[in-house]
Amino acid sequence: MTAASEIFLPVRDYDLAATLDSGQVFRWRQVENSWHGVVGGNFVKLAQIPDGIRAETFPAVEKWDWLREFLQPELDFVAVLNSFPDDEPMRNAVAACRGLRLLRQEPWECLASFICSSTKQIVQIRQIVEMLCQKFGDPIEHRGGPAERRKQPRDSGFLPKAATPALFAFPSPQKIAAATEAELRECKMGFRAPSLLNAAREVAGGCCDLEKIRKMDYATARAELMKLRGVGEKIADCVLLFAYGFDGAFPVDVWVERALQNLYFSRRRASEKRLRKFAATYFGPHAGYAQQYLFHYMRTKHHD
DNA sequence: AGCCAGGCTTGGT
DNA sequence: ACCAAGCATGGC
Repeated sequence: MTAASEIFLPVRDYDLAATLDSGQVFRWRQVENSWHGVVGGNFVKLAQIPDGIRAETFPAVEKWDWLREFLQPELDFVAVLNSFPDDEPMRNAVAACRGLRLLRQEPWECLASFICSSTKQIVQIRQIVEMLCQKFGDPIEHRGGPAERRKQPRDSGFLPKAATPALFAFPSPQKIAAATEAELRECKMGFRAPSLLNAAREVAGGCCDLEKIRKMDYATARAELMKLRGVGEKIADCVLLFAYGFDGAFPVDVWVERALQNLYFSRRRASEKRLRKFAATYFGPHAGYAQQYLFHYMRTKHHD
């Protein structure tokens, strides 16, 4: 039962590194030529190979539907690219990183992570989420041996970072609901702690049904998520896009706002409201995908 | 409407 | 080395 299992997913135009490091997910780490992470309670290693992705799990699994759901390799990616507006900024953004994809995450992990994300930079979100998993997550069987819970959330300096892959599942709503605000604050999430605690209680108690949201239309689903403390328009849109696959969701953070301002309204300053209205119609049915390209382009290549 | 909420990173000295 | 400013979102 402790052996590994392996699968090859044939897919083109899939840049694993860009995708796993683009601020959608916060637990993936690059180890040499592969990426280590946890999906659906499974420890998994992913590697980019010429015509696809190679995946390994420890211990072995028999079914891979959970991984296909997460990676979405069967998406008609070219159709998505073709749906983008044919203008210079979009062409540049796509050329800068063709193969950047949207993942399909588990709703609770995505919601909880993005509640912790407000006014944080990606490095800090990673730290918070990792501490949360170490403190509250169930250990994941890993290379045949049981995981050991480290005493300190931060690296002590003894263990080289490369030797400490993700060993804990993302904690369930029930587990977080049973925590105290003070315990959550130990994960350095500051004022987001009461919001996370509230969300965990709403979900664990059934008042917020994350599965029901799948069947709602975009506007209803968005309003439902925004009932939660600490979830405004931006975080709701992130969850709708990254966990539920609402491709029309277009999260506007300061990076995207700057991208829209600089790339599409460079001649005169546009109000935030005007930028949102523009974005809501201009980018088409896969606006969320377009947003991810603009976001990545602004953060990596485009400087002025 | 404008300020506040942590903590880490960046920039200036 | 130090301290200030910046980051970036939602609630009141």
